[in-house]
Amino acid sequence: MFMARTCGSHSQTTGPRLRDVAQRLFARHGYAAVSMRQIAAEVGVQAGALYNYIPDKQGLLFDLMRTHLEDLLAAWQAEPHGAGPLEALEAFTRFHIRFHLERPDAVFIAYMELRNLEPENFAVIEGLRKRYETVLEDILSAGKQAGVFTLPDTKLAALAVIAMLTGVTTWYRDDGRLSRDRVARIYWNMVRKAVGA
Amino acid sequence: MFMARTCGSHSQTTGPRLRDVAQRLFARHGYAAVSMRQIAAEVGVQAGALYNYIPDKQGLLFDLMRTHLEDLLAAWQAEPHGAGPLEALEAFTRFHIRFHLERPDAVFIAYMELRNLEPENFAVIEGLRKRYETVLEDILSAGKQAGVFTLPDTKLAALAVIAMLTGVTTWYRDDGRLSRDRVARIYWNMVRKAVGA
DNA sequence: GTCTATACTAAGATAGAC
DNA sequence: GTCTATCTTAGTATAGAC
Repeated sequence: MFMARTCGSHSQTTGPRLRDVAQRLFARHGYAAVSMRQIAAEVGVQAGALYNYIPDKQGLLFDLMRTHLEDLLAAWQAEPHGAGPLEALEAFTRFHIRFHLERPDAVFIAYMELRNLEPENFAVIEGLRKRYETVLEDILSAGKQAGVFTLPDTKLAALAVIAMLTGVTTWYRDDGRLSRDRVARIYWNMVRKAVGA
Repeated sequence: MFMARTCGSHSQTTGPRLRDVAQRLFARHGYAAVSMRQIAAEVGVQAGALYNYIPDKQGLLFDLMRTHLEDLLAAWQAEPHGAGPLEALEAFTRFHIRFHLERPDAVFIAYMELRNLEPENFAVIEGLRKRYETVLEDILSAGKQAGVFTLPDTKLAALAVIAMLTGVTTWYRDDGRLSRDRVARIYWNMVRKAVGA
């Protein structure tokens, strides 16, 4: 019977660990401020070994952002929406807060590192972001037509609501005075009133 | 009569230009991604010459952020507030949008580069940010006590409103379909309803 | 798949001439 | 006050041994 070498294969763990570590470091210090050597050190390998899993540093960033946004869109598709626009808006509000509070690092990167994407990669990420904005815009638009929302401008309302909800990630702490559910309830109260429902 | 040398003194222009250039480059590419040589090239001097005006790169970033936030607080002090809480909230909403749209680069840096501040500098900047949040919180608090606002949570409402208003800077374009005034009016409509006024 | 070693480039900051 | 030149450190990425 053999014992595995100390320096043997770790292909089943190094790949995921690399992404986990990079996500945390990019969120904390910024993409440009984090070196491949730092990432490698936290993963527990030498810098050269990382290139068995990624094409380059830019590819790593792009992969993290694309995965996050695709997860976001897929999760909303899987979320039970209510019947009418008011129920759908409440579902969206609670979903957005919950989803974003569960992945603060991925959210941070998706909003802060757009500048560091090369043009082709930027176009892909922007497309995914637009698709998510459209989800909310469609809800608001349907509600306005049905006469349950009063909105001066549907497009701006969508942007305003998303900005307001995403802002939660900048201050929320798990050991703070409010639970996630309580925060979601308070924000839903403000969103509902803002759209005139 | 003398003609100034081509390589003569520019002390009255290089200092301000350095800050202008750095602000634009930091906003566009991020603090960590911009080199002193890039900045120097755009200013039109060699890298070494920059150190006649700044202690180091970190000091430059800190100076830009502190100046921006001090300008913000001073500008609000100079702004005519209305009599009651409702008028004050409208004044704050319009002021915040106007002030932020006038300085997109400074705003971007103040929100995105907090991670790149050294601890002592970070503490100063956070203090200034808190002071500005408190401005809005006090308005909301006064309005709630006077019975003109209906708010589930004053603190969260302040954070929500600021996030919503600041979000304008991420999508507004001068050649877009809406003027700044029109945007401010639409946002004031939503803010007013959100606080139950 | 990971290591060691390294090629190559560029960074922040300083010294001394003019 | 700016330039040229340079010190020192560190970055991304690759080559070849194991």
